[in-house]
Amino acid sequence: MSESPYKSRSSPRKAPRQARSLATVSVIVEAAARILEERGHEGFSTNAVAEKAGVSIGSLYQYFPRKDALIGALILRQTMSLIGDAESAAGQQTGEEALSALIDPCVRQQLERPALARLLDYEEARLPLDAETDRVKHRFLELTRNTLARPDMPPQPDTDIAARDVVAIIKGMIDAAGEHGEEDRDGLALRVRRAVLGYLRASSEGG
Amino acid sequence: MSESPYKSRSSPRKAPRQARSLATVSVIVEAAARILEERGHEGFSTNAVAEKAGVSIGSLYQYFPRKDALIGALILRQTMSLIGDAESAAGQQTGEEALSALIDPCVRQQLERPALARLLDYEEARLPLDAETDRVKHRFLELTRNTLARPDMPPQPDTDIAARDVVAIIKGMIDAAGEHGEEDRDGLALRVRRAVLGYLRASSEGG
Amino acid sequence: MSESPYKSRSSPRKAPRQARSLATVSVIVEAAARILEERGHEGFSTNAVAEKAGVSIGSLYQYFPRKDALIGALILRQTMSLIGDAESAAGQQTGEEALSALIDPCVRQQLERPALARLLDYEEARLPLDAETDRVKHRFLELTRNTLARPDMPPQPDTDIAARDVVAIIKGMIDAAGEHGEEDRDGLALRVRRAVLGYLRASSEGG
Amino acid sequence: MSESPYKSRSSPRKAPRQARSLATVSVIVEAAARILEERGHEGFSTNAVAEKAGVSIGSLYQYFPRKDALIGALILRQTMSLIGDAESAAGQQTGEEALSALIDPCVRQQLERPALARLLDYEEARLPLDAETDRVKHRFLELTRNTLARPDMPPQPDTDIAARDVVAIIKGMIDAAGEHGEEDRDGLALRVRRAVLGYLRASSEGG
DNA sequence: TATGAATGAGCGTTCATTCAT
DNA sequence: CATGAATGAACGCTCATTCAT
Repeated sequence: MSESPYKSRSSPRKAPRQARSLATVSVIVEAAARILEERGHEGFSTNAVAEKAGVSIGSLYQYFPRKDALIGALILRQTMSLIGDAESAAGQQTGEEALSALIDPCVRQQLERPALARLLDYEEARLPLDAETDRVKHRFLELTRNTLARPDMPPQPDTDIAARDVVAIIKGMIDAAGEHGEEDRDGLALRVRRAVLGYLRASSEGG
Repeated sequence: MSESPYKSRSSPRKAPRQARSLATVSVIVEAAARILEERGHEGFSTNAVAEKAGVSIGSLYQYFPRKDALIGALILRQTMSLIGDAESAAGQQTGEEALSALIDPCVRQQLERPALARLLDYEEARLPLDAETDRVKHRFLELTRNTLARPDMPPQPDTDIAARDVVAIIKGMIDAAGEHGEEDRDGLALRVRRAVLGYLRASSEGG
Repeated sequence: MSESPYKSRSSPRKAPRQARSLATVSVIVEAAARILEERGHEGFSTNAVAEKAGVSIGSLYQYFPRKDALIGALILRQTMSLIGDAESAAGQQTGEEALSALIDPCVRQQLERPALARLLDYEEARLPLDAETDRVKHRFLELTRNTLARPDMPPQPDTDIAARDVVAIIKGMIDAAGEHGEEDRDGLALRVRRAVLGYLRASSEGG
Repeated sequence: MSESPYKSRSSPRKAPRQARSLATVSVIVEAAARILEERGHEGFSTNAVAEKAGVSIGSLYQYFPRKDALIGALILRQTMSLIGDAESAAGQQTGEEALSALIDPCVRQQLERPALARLLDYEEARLPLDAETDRVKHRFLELTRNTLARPDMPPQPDTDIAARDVVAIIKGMIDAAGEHGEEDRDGLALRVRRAVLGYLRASSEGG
């Protein structure tokens, strides 16, 4: 019955074919980010985003078939940016350096746009994610697992659980820092490393 | 004709004076909790709450002058319930036992109604809180600080920061557990204890 | 999962409990009729109806949960008015008088508000009808069948088909009359009677 | 700078001069027919038609300056096809054969694409028609009048009224048949003939 | 006090139409 | 001629809130 195969609910409606379109998409996504930061979930309306982006509401809907698709694109953008940096973890010499390579991008992204990070966190839990976004998020977990499995890291009874806990600790700490308006990236990164390593050691000893 | 002094934006419009009123308020708050759990933020409307509570929308507005006041009351209820349990930390023999007395109620509340806990977390960040709620939340931080300051706990360079970090770690881990549908309270509580103690030790050593 | 049993798609959302409500419903339905007449299908918007009725758009939606429900109510109103008059067919002495008792109300209703009648005709075909409306419409067919089955009427090979054809002839002729702006009710009624009787005789002879 | 004379509102913007254009117009009109059949009035959008026709929306607007022009062209196409067949009525030997030559094409067209026929019927009443379409429609009435005026047909007191009534009867009966999903063309044609002849006889006798 | 009818700003979304490329 | 990105008026509809009863 359907005329065209369905795409995932949060993916753009059409692949932009012209340079102009690409620019428009980009402008809209950034406008969405700003509206979310400035007005929160309640003030996040498609009309507000279109206005801030300087495009008509019709244009917005040419690229994002539903309001949620906007958020989906934003999540994808942020997650990919995170992963782009975190990939360097794999190439680090020591386990601790690899851990830093995971933590530092999280800290950076959180402290750069704390309100945005927090709101997207909430949306990620609410929305059915893109296949693409899902893949990228799993990649982060995989990088974490690989890091924990290094020979110079405290051996874990269950790497999967440990990886999830580590991600949860990182997320919890940087979220709280963002809420408190913390700005000292190095200090925060240091404390997160301590928490993660402390957890790994304690978990390794079974204490 | 005289104006009564304004209360904080999220507090109930009137203090219920009669038993019947108290019961009504209670019913409404629980209805709000259920709507939030069952339909999420999007489905949370004052009309839906009133219907679920079995009162008219007019009555709801007698006790909660704004939609946000409903959420405020819900947050207060949950936070007070948490604190009620956590107060026992002060009376524990050892630091570790005190830590458990803080962590266990958090785990319990999260795993009992994970969806509710997560949504209220988001609201807490968004809403200007009650003076009362603020007080109760600070009390939890104080209990944490006191616990960290016990002589049998690893001494911290900055107790305030450590307390905030500990709370962040707890929150991050139980939130993630709630999202993953974890149900093993004891296992979760154990891992949270390890993370917190690991952090405290690492932080103490300055490592 | 669902909180309340679904009603038919075109039925009012709530049964009006107060006198005021009843009046409001009535006013809205008549406003819908007028908008349909004056602006046709294209100009028939819920906002236009609300404005013409002198109520807010919110009130309209309290009684009619969907745009289509408005049309459904209108169809029901017109059909019931028709049936109310046509019921007298059953009590007529002769078959021809009974036929007149069926045809005359159709002619009257069509020439009174020809544009409305035509548009509702179209809507009836498009919309899934109320159970109630369906019942009323079948009643008209039944009255027709009973009339054709009278002993002083030309006997038909298939009463069901004959009844449907008779209704189709009536509808076709009064629609055309409405479109042509015809105003002579008696002349039209006479011609419709001729057509119906002519058909019945020809069909009876098998000619 | 000189203004070209306006054409009727529903006529194509330009007369296609080349074979390719003609083919494009044809493809678009048929696409319009299919969209109308498959999705009804509500789903009938210019973008949908363009997509189904495999042309860009811009091209569609080159040939049809307004949405209504599309419908106008469709009506003209169907009406001309009808007339093409009905012209043979003039050459029939007997009046009854001539009547069949009028009725049969109507039955055929209705039962071939009943949904389309019904929707176009509605549009014909709504739209200001082409001069061309008007001419073709009057030709059908003229053919009918000529047939009724044949010496072997029952003489009518008013040929114009009789012709209009006959057309109305035909339309009413085939519309109803289309709605009921009737598929027996011969049976339907027979019943329509009976109705028309029955009417003519009754009208002739003044009964 | 309790009720629920009434309000209306504002939301998400569509689609006829234009025009730069 | 053809394309399709862009426009924006206008639609259907929701829901927080008020107030006459």
